Amino acid sequence: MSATITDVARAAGVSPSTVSRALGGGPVNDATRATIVRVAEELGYRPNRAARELITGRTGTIGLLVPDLGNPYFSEIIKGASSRARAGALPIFVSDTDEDVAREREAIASLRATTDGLLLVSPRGSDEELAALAAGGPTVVVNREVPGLPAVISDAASGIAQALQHLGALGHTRVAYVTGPHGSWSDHRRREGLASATGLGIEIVHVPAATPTFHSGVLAADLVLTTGATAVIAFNDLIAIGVLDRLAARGVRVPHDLSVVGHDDIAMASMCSPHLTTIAVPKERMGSMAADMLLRTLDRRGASDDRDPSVLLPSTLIVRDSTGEVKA
Amino acid sequence: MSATITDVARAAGVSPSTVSRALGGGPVNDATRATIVRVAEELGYRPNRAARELITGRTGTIGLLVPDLGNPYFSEIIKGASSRARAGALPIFVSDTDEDVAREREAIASLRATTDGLLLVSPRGSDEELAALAAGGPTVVVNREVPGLPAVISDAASGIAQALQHLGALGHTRVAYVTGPHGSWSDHRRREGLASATGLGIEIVHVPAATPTFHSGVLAADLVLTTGATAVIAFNDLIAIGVLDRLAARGVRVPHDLSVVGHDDIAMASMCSPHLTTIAVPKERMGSMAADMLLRTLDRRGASDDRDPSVLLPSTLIVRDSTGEVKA
DNA sequence: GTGAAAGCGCTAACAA
DNA sequence: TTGTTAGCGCTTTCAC
Repeated sequence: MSATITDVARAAGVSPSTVSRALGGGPVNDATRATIVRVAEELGYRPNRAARELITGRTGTIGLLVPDLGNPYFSEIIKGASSRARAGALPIFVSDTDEDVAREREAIASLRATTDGLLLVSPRGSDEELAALAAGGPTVVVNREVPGLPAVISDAASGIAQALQHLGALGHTRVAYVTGPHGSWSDHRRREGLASATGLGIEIVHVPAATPTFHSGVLAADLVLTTGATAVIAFNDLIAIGVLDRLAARGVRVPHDLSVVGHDDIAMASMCSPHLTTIAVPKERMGSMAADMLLRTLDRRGASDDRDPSVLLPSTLIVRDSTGEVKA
Repeated sequence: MSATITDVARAAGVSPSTVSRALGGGPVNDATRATIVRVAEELGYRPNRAARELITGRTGTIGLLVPDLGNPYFSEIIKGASSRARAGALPIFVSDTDEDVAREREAIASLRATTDGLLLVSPRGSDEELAALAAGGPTVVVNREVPGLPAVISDAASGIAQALQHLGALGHTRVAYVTGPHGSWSDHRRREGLASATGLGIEIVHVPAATPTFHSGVLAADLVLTTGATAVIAFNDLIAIGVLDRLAARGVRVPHDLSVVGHDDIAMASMCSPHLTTIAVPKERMGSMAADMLLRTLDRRGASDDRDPSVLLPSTLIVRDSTGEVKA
């Protein structure tokens, strides 16, 4: 067994409470503190988390829930959140929901028990349900807005507007939008962006995709070809890459015959062929910012109840090789 | 505050210890147990983890350390491990090391404190260092063997042999191997596999890659073209996809002019163009098997000390569109 | 089969 | 500034 606070106290010739104060930054004589710190070091003292948690009621960890750990989009958010959490010396619990609402509920409940606060990425549940689940403790939502909860989102409307302007400048007048999953908050926002970008003389046709995956993109590609659109904007890069794949198989040249725009700028977007023009969102920054908001909430727990406002991060169109001038 | 064991005891008219026994599977009168279970349910009783950990010394969680959360190869291992851990009702802590040895040490130490056992994926440290770190508690290593530790690895030699046979059958006699990072255990194994696959009349030339990434693959592609090889086997799919990208840029047709084989079969391998022939390893199964071994170790903690033997999982060549007959 | 009592390691009043 | 006391919620002897 490793050294306990009592061991340190005995070795330093003081009481356990003095050790606790010395190490915890309480009011202690400087000389005493120096001795205690040294002795603790020598003994290799590590405070027992469980004991501390039992009394303080705080676990000293935060939780992060994403729909799918395998999705590179979420990986980057995770990286951002982890590095921020690490900076705050808080271990972070990462879990995924398999894109499933029931698992989401379950995972939130389980994470609550082991953490002081939660980062919820792209949650699937309804606003009401989430509000209820969030009541269990400090919560920050990423990639979605839920009334009453602090959130970090990207500026979908601006990203979409940039893409449409880009396509407009290239002469496109009929653009297909391959949608996200039914009920997706992000998809809703992007549709709004599409609808509000008028005055460019671009007509939008919608093509459904059931899941935000490569396979849905493959499926969608054939549908897109029936619409007469000369360009496609996909809900995300994975779908766009699926579209690319199917187009290549059918002999449709990109961008010569059809332009393709993705969304998110995952790493794969610059590895596929042709390299994908896409609306980049600052994924890592979203993660770190969300973690930051959560940590700040925890710090002032109970102090003031001024909520963090939601944060809107900019989207940027990255032009690569999958978009080009419309051909006669 | 949620209900405590004392609340349940009072409500059920028994002592706390009886509640503890009833819920923990101890010897209790059936009727008593039934009442207690019902009351606990009604009160929404959730045992306090910290209190339990304080007395039992077990955290009820396991840890998983990977080099890079953003690497899809590791994502799948994580998925396998998580689902196994979930089945055992153990939360799992996932963390990454940024491919950095110092961070690895640090992360292991930090995870040790909060978990009952660790899953180490592709650790970078030396055998001695790992053995020392592993001494801190139950440990299972994935993707590498460390003397004295249970491990889960894939059958590199067999995978390489299959690839070489495949290429041989297509008429290739000079094959370039794009290596993994210096000091990588997996890379070492694959080189051994390459060296031992004699009798096929295939000559191997080595082309170095500093990191297992797309960019290293791009870099390596030009080198490969100087070797006179008609086929490439890459350390992993990411490198192979980098090679593909650079070859396309240089107008080298795959597989017409050059065949390319990857390793791992990450999702991206069937999304790139052309679809990548690759040596598939059962990533998810490796993760779940490793978690399984760890959980079993925890269960019999102290009981018998018969160690789990290491497990070797099969590799399988998946032939797609990036390999073809050698052209005159 | 059940209860009483002790204590895991720590922190937080409260005294001194 | 420091020590004493009490107790967080639970499991686990040890009696009964």
